[in-house]
Amino acid sequence: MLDMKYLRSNFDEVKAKLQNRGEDLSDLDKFGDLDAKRRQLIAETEELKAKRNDVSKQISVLKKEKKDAEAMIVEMREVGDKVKQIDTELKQVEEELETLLLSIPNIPHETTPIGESEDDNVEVRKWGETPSFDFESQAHWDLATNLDILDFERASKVTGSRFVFYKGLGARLERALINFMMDLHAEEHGYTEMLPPYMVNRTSMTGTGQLPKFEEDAFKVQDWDYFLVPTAEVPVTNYYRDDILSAERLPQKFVAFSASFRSEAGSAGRDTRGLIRQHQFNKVELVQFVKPEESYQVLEELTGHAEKVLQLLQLPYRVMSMCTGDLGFTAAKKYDIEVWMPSNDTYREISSCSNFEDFQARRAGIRFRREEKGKPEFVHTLNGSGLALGRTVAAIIENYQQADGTIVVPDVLKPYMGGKDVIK
RNA sequence: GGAGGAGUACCCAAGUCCGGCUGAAGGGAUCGGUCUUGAAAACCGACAGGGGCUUCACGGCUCGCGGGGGUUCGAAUCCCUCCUCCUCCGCCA
Repeated sequence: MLDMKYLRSNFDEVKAKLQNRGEDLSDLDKFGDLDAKRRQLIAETEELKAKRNDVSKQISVLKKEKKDAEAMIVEMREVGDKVKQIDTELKQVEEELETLLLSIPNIPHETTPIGESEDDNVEVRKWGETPSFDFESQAHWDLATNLDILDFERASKVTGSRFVFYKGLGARLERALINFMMDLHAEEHGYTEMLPPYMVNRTSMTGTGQLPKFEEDAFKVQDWDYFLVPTAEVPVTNYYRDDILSAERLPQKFVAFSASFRSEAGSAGRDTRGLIRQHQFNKVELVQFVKPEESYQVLEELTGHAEKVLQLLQLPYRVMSMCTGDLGFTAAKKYDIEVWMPSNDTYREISSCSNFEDFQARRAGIRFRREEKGKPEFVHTLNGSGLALGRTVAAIIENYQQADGTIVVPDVLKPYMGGKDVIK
């Protein structure tokens, strides 16, 4: 959510910046009228309330002295009716304004490249050497099915498409990765571990920006106003919803493991095979709450923390800076980390690291105080996958495959795999 | 699922039956001071915060006693509703 006062006094500038996102902004022009109407109604109702408060006090005195106050009571009755009428109108205007503000995306940062689509994303850096196989390489779903470590077919029977069973050393590999990543971020990068709820309420989903605009992307729980989390970002960021943190507690850094559930509405037919696009996948997520002046430095660090995972796993990747047209609703700046995926002969997104500035903090009411008596300010929130587990498993299977269809276990994972060095 | 109880400011806690100088007593904590070589103790003083509107500013006004509604000239106090927590019973990983 944008700052209303900022929007009011910098309307044209904001609109110009939002236009780079290529979204429909026709509603934005309603802001001026709604904002003016709101302030006018507030002035009217508060003036009447001040009068009512004042006269009610006089009535109290008269009553105590056993004097007649009937005329005043009658007059205040009318004032009360008027107040009620204006408040109703005000509430309606405020709801409209709220709806409007919740539907406006974040303002892109000045360093976010301007562009229309993913083709305009900018490569920031590249790491590692892409493997060249002296045999016919296979896709991870074929390798894994042959090794009987992933079972897509039975998952379709048991649940439906875009679900999977991990089995045997496949399950072990996923679990090894979870522990490896959690340990790395908790012990080396200074994050506090967290295991969040897998369902959240509507307020939380609105706080981080999944709602109200993108309800169709989420799984809704029948008969409850709860949603399956699309990412641990939602519960973990909302952990501090409506809180005021003291400055010395910042930054707050959390690494959370959770499953992530996505309806993938609108992706029908894309990545139908393998682990790339599932309705449910595991993810280790990094979340930070920081002072505004630090957030861009922290974005670089946090991205580095995610990259470190790939470096230790010896998986080739590149880092892309998302352009304004591919930024997502909530981010001001976003890096995608893309891992080399041999079956696609290209890099595929495995992590997304974003600085939301105060966009989520304002929606969710997450603030901090620089000094004990200081005015609360909004924190900046950031998060990034560190990493998405399913895609990491896919990348390991494909990049570490051997001619005989077995998979070499990356060195750093061996201790987590009970010393096994090959999946066969 | 059944039966009770409770949510008041950073914490504890009065007030709620009988609506009006309670925009919230009293403790504790915290901060400042006196005393002391220093500290503790004691004593003195400060201590609702937050949102909103308005103002160049000082300030003014408004909302606010778990959330939301209602009754009333006026509600922490009465009514409705939701949420959360606690106790007992049942069920259960």
